[in-house]
Parts: sequence; C-alpha cells; structure tokens
Amino acid sequence: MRIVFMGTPDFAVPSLKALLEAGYDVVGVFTQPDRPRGRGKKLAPSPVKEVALEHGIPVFQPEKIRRDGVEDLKQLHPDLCVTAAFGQILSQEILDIPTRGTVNVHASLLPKHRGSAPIAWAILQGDAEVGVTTMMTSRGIDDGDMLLHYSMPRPAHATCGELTEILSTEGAKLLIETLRRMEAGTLVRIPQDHEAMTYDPMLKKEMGIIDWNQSADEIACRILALNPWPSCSVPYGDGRLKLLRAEALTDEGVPGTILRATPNTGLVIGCGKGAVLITQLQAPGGKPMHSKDYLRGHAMEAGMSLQEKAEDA
RNA sequence: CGCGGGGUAGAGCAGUUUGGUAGCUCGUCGGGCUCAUAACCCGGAGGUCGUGGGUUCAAGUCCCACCCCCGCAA
Repeated sequence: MRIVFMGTPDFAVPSLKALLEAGYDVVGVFTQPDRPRGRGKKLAPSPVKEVALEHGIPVFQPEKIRRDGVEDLKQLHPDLCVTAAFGQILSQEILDIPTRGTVNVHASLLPKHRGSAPIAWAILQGDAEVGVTTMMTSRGIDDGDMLLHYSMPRPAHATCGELTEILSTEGAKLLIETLRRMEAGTLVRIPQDHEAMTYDPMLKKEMGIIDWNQSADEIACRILALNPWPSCSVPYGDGRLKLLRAEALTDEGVPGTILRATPNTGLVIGCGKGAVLITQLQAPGGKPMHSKDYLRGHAMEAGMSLQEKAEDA
C-alpha cells in the first residue's frame, strides 16, 4: 500500500515513525514550508520534515496543497493518505486522489474539540477524559466518520506539552491498528454526532492573561493548558513572570493578590474561589523552577497584586 | 549579522559600577530545645566564581575570544 503522509509538528512525528516501523510504504511526505523559527530567526524545517529526510522520503512543502500540491500528489499515486496535524485544509480534489481515502489522526475524543489545539482546549475546559480519534478525512473540518479511538482519564497535573507527548504515541499506535483493520476489512465507520460537536479556535497569546476572578480550578487548568504556548503570565517588574504549573488550593483571599510567598509555602495567589499554588514559574531570562526555589533568591511580598494593569489603549 | 537576560556550594540568588580574605536564603550533616512542627537555637561540611587567553603586586570583578542556558520575536 502506497501511503502519503501529511503532518507538521511533533505530534505527527510518532505516527510517521510508526508507519515506517510497521513496514508501510511511505512514498511521500507533505509538510508546512520551512518557517523562520528560534533565536536567530533562521529558516527551520518542521519536525516531520526532519524525520522524512532521515529516511530518504521525498518531501513536498506547498504553501497551499490544494493550490500547488495537486500534481505532486497525483504523481505519487497514493493508495492512502494519512494526515496528522498537517495544518492545511484539503480540497475535494485532493481527497479524491488516494484510492482508499484519507485517514486523519485527531487528538481529541470526537466530536468534541474539532479544530486546532484540541489537547489544550481539553485541559482548558477541565475535561475528565482525553484521547485520540482516527477518522476518515472529509471536506469539513474534523467532521468525517470516526474509525477508532483511544481514551484515558486526564492526568491531573499534566501540561499540554506533556499530554501531547502521551497522546502522540497513543495516536501512532491507534493509526497502525486502524490501518491493519482497514486491510483486514474489519473497520467500521461511525458517523459523528454532529449535534454534540464542539469546535475550538486557534490559541491566541491574549489567552495567557489570567482572569483572577475565575475559580482556582479554572485558573490551574488554564495554566496547564497554555504550557508551553502561549503560556500564562503576570506583569512583574520590567517584564512578565510566566506561570507554568499550578495546583488549586482551598485557601481564600483577594483575587489576584499574593497570599503567601516564602520558600516554605511557595507562591500562593488568591482566586475568585480558592487559591492557586504556583508549582513552576519562569522569570525573564531564567529557567523554569518551582516557586519555592524562586523565592529562595527573590523576595515577593504578600498582599501585592498581580492583576493585569488596566492599559486598554 | 533581528532584540535582550543569564552561567558564583546540592537548589535559588547577592557580590562585578569604585580589582584587595567568597556572602545570603534553603537544603544537607552533627548537637540542643519542644507534647509536637514546613518551628526555634548552636555547630560543621560543601565553591578550579562556564572555558581559554590577557592586563595587574593582586581578577568573581577589567580586556579579548569561545562554549552553554533562557526571554521576546516568529
């Protein structure tokens, strides 16, 4: 079976590797064009591209596959296309090329969290269960028939980055299982319950601004959900203090103010309901560390407000 | 050459401007106090100050080069 893989970020890498290890014939890889990334703003290949090159697989990087990738895809004569966090919308013309269709690996329990950043949104909304779904890609966004899914209880203290790592490997296993059943003819297509669907927009940097009137649980989830990007932060000195991990406590205090800040207690901030203990933070130029460690070398005063300044221009 | 912060004891920091005995908080080890404690008291161990050169009587501190970590921006 000739397979063309389409994916871009780290999440897609385990799926591509799994296909190769399982012996599938990956004849081509489509991924987003190299973008300026990192400290020197140098052009950098996507994680998927790096793996593809290591295995000598032809790489295609159209700006828009539905506009200038059609001919390349046709030339590859794929039996099947596999997508995983590709980041581009496929047209019907593209979908019609692979004879056995296109399978997508989506990091949510569909029909919830269609759209981008499904893992971050699952944490942000405090979902009890998280997972991965394989599905047949169709014209709409993540609305095709479901094939298989993997679900697990959401690890309480897992960041979006950590959960992404877990679900990317589970997604890879699920993909292989999906293809095996497809070949065996035992795959059942399950239409999504479109009434129950939710669609999530892309994450924005402004989402990292915390509304301290929310409950401690909501705020702790937001902090975990937006780690590593865009990450929650509070104005602090000349720059911003990143809040990378937090746990909800039952303490009460003025929302947005420091309740306690010693090396023994850690940084505790009041919320609308309860309070959050910052279990990991990062100062400008510094490494991520527990607030207890940070407070050994930096003084913070109880009572101080971390509320965003009202600078609505 | 996109902008910027940083590398000093196991952890987190000060000290560098104005060169002159390596300092703070925490942890750790030993001892004490307490019904008890993330409490308190006493004492100890632990550092080639990122690397290599240079200036100097003397360099964590000044000069040159390099390595590594990180924030913004994408």
